[in-house]
Parts: sequence; C-alpha cells; structure tokens
Amino acid sequence: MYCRGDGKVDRGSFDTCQVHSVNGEAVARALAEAPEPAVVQRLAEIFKILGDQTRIKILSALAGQELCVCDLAAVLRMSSSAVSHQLRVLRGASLVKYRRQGKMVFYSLDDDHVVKMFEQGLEHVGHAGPGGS
Amino acid sequence: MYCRGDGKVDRGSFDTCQVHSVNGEAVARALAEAPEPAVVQRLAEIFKILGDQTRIKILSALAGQELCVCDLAAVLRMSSSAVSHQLRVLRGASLVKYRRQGKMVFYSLDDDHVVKMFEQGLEHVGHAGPGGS
DNA sequence: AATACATTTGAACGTTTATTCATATGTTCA
DNA sequence: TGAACATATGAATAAACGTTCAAATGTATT
Repeated sequence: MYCRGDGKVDRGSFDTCQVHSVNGEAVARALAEAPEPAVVQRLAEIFKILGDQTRIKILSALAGQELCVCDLAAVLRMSSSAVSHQLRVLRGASLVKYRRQGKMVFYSLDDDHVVKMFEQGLEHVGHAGPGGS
Repeated sequence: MYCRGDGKVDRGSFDTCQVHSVNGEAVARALAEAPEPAVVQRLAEIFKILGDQTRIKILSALAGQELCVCDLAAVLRMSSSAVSHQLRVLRGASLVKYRRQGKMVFYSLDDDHVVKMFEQGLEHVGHAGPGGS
C-alpha cells in the first residue's frame, strides 16, 4: 500500500520507497485523521509569520493601543522601512489593520486572537523552561 | 530621548536616528509594557518551529497516538532522514518525546499545548478567510 | 563477528527571509 | 507649485532554513 517495489523513483507525488511502514494500521489512522493540506498550509503561514522577533514586538506594541509607523520604529529602535516591510506581512495575514490620518498611518491589531496565541505560547514556554542546552 | 541629533550611526545598540517619534507618550507606554527580550525570543522560537508544514504534519500525526520514525515517514511520504531532521528540531523545543523499543524509536507529543495552539491558529484562520490576494 | 535494519548525523544545495539602501508615492503646508 | 515629511516599495545582500545524499550509530538476528 505505502510502497510499490518498482524501482521507479518518480519524485513527484509518490517517492521515498525505501520506507517500510511497520504498523500499517497506525499509519492508516494517522492518514485518516490528518488535517486537510489547505489547513496545514494556513496554519504554517500564520505560525511562520508569528515566528519572528520583530513581528512579535510589533504586535505586542499594538496590543493595547494603536501606533503610527514612526512610533513603532522608535519602540523597536529600527528603521521605518524595516518596520513597514513587516507591517506589510502582518497586513497580508489580517493580523493588523490600519487607518490613515494626514501624513501618518496608524496600525492596530485586527483581532484578539494574536494575544491569545501569545498567551498559549508563553504557557508552553513556561512548561518547557529556558531550553538552553 | 529616542533620537539624538549627533550624526553618528553606531549601528549596534542605538541607531536609526532618522526616526522622529510623534507621540512620545504612546512610545513610552509601549516600551513599558513590552515583554522582556528573552520572552520575545522564546515566543519567536516556538512559532518559528510551528511555522513549517512538515512539522505541523508530524505533530498532527502524533496527536492521538505514538508513531515510529518510519511510520511517520510513510504518513508524510517523505524520507526517514528528512523526518528525523525535523524530529530533532521538535525534540529541541520539547514538543515531542521519544521512547526506544528495539531498533525503532517511537515519538509522541510531549504535552497538549501544541494541540491548543493549533486550535487557536485555526480559529484565526477561520476568521481571516482564505487570505488569497 | 557479520549482516540487516531503523535511526541519526553532517555536509551540500537551492530556496526563503529580514534588513538595508535608494527611490517612489502620497499628504500637508507655505 | 514646491518643499518637507511619513510611509511604502523594489532590488540587493547576507543569514537561516529544509531537503537530499552519503555515511555513521545503534540494535537485533544469525
């Protein structure tokens, strides 16, 4: 089922034929309960976006108040350009929204899920300890 | 406070002096409530690790049952080597634990926080929609 | 001891990513 | 309109990442 013996390694959809599954039942169960590819992809996208110190700092700064780009840059001690690049990423993921007022653009959190995710992450951190080898 | 006019760009701890903060009060508030650098770093590490489709698939497969490396490889249709490399990363983050039995090594989730984080992530996905364009 | 198998590891490769620099867009005020 | 400022964007560079390949480690079986 998981591996045909034909030597063809057609590297596209069904390769790695040196894998001999040991417990076919467990494999079938895992495959049956596996989340859809699209879901996996979306999850990976979100977590990838949250997996950057600069973006975490931006989101933390925006938790509780809206800020313009230059103030965000001041808080992070980074160039406005760098901050703006990251804000673009956050916008693309619907994590922040913005509001123009004169020359300035004010950013704020789009919803509160991010805060909850941070809390959940911190909870794991608390359990896992410093992790330093 | 946030920017001295000296032209020195000493690129180490206090640069980006073209930034003129507009609302010093808001900046101060954000700085005061900012999470500690170590916390930001740990959060980024966790999310970065979760921000990969392969690792998400591995963790999903391990939610509900333990699996040996070759079965994980069969589920993901990837080489054992690739899976093992990722398991190393997950071990380093205390996300999975393992148990040796003969030639095989069985992996399982180290705690349930991951599942909760997935749920939280999915909740955001649900709100944000496909995120296309 | 020698073989077979499961897993791990290290180096190499191509890809992705964050920041920087230079420049463009857009808004206000004279 | 033109100068000044805030923000956005594009190209470039260096660092980080995931997979592959080859080889090593460790465990059972003969």
